[in-house]
Amino acid sequence: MITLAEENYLKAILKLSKNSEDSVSTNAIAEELDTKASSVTDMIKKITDKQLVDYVPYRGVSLSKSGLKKAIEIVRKHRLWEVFLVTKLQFKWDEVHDIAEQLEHIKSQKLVDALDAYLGYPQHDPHGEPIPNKDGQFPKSFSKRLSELEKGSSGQVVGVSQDNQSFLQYLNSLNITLGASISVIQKIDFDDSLEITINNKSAHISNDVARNLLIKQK
Amino acid sequence: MITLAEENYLKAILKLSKNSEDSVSTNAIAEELDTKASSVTDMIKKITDKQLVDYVPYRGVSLSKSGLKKAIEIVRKHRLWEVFLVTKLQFKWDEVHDIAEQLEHIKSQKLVDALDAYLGYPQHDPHGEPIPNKDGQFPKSFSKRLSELEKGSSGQVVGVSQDNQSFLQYLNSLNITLGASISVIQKIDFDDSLEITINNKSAHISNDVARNLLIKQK
DNA sequence: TTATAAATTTAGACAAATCTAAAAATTAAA
DNA sequence: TTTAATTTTTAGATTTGTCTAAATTTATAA
Ligand SMILES: [Mn+2]
Ligand SMILES: [Mn+2]
Ligand SMILES: [Mn+2]
Ligand SMILES: [Mn+2]
Repeated sequence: MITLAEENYLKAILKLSKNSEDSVSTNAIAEELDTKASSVTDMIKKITDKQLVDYVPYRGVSLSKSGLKKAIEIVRKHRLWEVFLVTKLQFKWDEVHDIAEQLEHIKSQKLVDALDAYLGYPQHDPHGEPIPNKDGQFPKSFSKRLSELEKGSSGQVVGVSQDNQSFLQYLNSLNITLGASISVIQKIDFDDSLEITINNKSAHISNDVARNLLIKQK
Repeated sequence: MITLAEENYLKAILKLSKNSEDSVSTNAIAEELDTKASSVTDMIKKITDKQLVDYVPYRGVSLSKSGLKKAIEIVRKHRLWEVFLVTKLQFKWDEVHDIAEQLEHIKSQKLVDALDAYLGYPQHDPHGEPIPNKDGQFPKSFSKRLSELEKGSSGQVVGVSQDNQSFLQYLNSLNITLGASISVIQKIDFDDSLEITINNKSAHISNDVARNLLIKQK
């Protein structure tokens, strides 16, 4: 049996590893889960024993095949529940993440499948984040990070790569929603911040924000 | 903060106390939760410290006002989720209890309220069990236990007072569903079992089963 | 009313998950 | 290539929830 805490570690490791190959540092996991490095080391040993990760002391961890599968399942559940909350229960996109953090740990394969069907097999959650299918495959995406666009180019917001409440509420205050049109007016070298227009209204955003906005160009 | 284990103890105590006054024995709780009496004593001390129950050593526990409120909230969540699973996700009535045991611990008042509204403020769960409203009030019921009916009397099944899978699957095998018509043909004194008809087909059931079937007489 | 049985609590231990402080290993700097 | 800084691991504790075995209290029976 895999515990709730173990599931959260697997999810954190998946989030932190771009390529499922490369290994993740103890400190990075500690920061992601808001815990101490020593706690991370303890837990890594446990999930190593369960063969959920590969671990080389002082060198970091990476997900094993079964660990990756498990982590993707949790992400799938998290995002399906977010869709449920928004499309069926009328929650706002900035209200669903914390509840999904709880719901993602409910154990029932039949429930996940039934929920998926009930929602119409959605490919993206309310934040434009991709939902892996039953086999763990993510839908292909053709988006770029806003921070990577050239000056003068433009497109539509199709997703965010972070869905915590404070970030989403900041986006709300800028009227940045899924589907909004954004153009890059100016790139400031000094701090990599951007002058942009959102549906033709101008604004200035930090690189930190731009990095987490996914844009699809026409 | 109230933990998941504490919630389960409160729920068990509520279930075991007919009148919210009378106190529940350590052994009864241990049996209900499939744990040891010594574990129960340990936990009782913890929830006593949190003023969720009143406890007299060797004499048993009863729910305090706040403990009762909390216990009813959990029952409310459990039964609302059961309704969701059956009416929206097409689960059978014998498949929902175990999943609801998990879902009842999800913490979000807004979620419970939204779910309640989404389901149309149901008063009974898929097993005919009453769902307390937001204020903790249970809907009035006019049913009797089948075991209390006289020979010759009859009525319709409006609920069960137990919803574990094995019991419900046994009812399925007898074609006892909500709405089924039942008549008492004979009461056997020896073991209090009953000869009955279910939609005019005869069957023999134990007192243990009859006690958990709720009947509404015409 | 005393002895026996049953129920309950206490004592001591353990696994899970976490922490702080200290030691060890790795990386970066001089 | 040493030394210093950073990262990571280990040692030792703590909290929660559970267990077994033993002691205590209450209930029952002779
Ligand atoms: Mn989320
Ligand atoms: Mn999301
Ligand atoms: Mn149930
Ligand atoms: Mn039920």
